[in-house]
Amino acid sequence: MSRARTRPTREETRERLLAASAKVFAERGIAATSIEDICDEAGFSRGAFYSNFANKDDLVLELLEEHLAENESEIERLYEQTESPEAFLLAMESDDRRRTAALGAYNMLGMELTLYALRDPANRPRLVEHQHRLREMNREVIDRIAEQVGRPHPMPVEDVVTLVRAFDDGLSLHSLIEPGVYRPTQFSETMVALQRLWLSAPDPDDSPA
Amino acid sequence: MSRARTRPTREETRERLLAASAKVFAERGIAATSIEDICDEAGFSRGAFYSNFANKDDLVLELLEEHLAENESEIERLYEQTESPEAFLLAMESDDRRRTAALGAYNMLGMELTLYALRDPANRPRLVEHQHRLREMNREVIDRIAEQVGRPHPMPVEDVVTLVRAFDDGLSLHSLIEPGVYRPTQFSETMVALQRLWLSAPDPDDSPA
DNA sequence: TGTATTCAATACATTGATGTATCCTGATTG
DNA sequence: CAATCAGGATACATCAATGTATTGAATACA
Repeated sequence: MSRARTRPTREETRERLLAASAKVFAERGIAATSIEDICDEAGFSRGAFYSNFANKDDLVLELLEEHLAENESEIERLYEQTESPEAFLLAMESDDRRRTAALGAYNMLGMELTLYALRDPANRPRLVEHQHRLREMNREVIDRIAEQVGRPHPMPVEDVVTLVRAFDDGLSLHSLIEPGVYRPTQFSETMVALQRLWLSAPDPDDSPA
Repeated sequence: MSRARTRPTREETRERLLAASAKVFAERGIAATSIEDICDEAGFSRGAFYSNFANKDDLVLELLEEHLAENESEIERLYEQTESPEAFLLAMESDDRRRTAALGAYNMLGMELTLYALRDPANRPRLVEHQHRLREMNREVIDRIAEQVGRPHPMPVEDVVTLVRAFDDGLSLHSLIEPGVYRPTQFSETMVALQRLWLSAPDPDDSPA
């Protein structure tokens, strides 16, 4: 039997370094953050860092992967609750609330990572893949709703997906610029309003040829 | 009478430094760019830089102001052509085309400057002011169209403004991630589609109490 | 309990960026 | 044309960050 550990596990060190980097990256920006900044925040020396990562790029790469994967699985989990449109909107609202609750830090980190990956030829493909996955999930939901209400979309589905995704990310960005200005439920409410508008419009199939 | 200048004017030097910084900032990011990078791109020594700017922050501040002002005046000019909805959409389309033509560099710079100003307490207010101006211009156009078609909006005007602005910026971001995927006219076309949807819906004022 | 190992801390060498002080050259003016 | 001035180039001192080599302590194991 061993005495209680006085030193953190290797995995724990990694995790703490990653978490610390997420925090300071969001605060100061990735490029403006030195390795020592990360270590200070995590309470380690640079020795610990270089024992766990090759360099800053290496850590950022891992943080990016972690961030995208987490984001995808969250949205996937959210979009699974789509047996009824009501359940879906409810889930989406709670997601909205989370978005605001976690402060801007999460979104800020996302932006930083995006811009960072954008100019790194190695990471760019992963970023594009992420977009495709989000689009696909969104498309599924939209199609499902269209089926349920038995109504075609007023514009090409791909355009609807683009609208929703861009609005989502754009709203995140604007929330960073002016925190507290937008309602926590602004995204879902706007989506509902658009859906209502769509449903209230006359069904083009009803019009005679 | 003086011989042809062999040395650039002071103003010219400033301009070239600013232009060079815009280019390399878009390429490599603001924080990752050294003053020397800017000077190399502009074809000057660091001496020229420090003779014109106090430091990098100073230059970024000026570049930010230039960028926001240019952006505002462009959109203002665009939104003035709103005698008829057709003229407006036409103008918007040409604006869309410009957006794509100028490559991603302009949008990339915009993102960089935004994130940069976001964490600078001194510049943040200017960024917020910019948002308000854009919102106001957008609101005017939307109101005008509502008047012309004599129809109230299906949701609060502020929400419509938020939708349009967020979609606009979100689409810019996505165009950075996947250049060439979206149509140059995607923004205006989507706006038109939404407007059509709105007009095709039954007027709530027509329904009896 | 003693020994080997693992992993973080420390020390150090190197590099790159910043800002300032000085110099040099092209422009301006009497 | 001489003298002065303006402004960009060069040289230098300082500082910060990186990465590596070495050390030391905690853990695992015989």
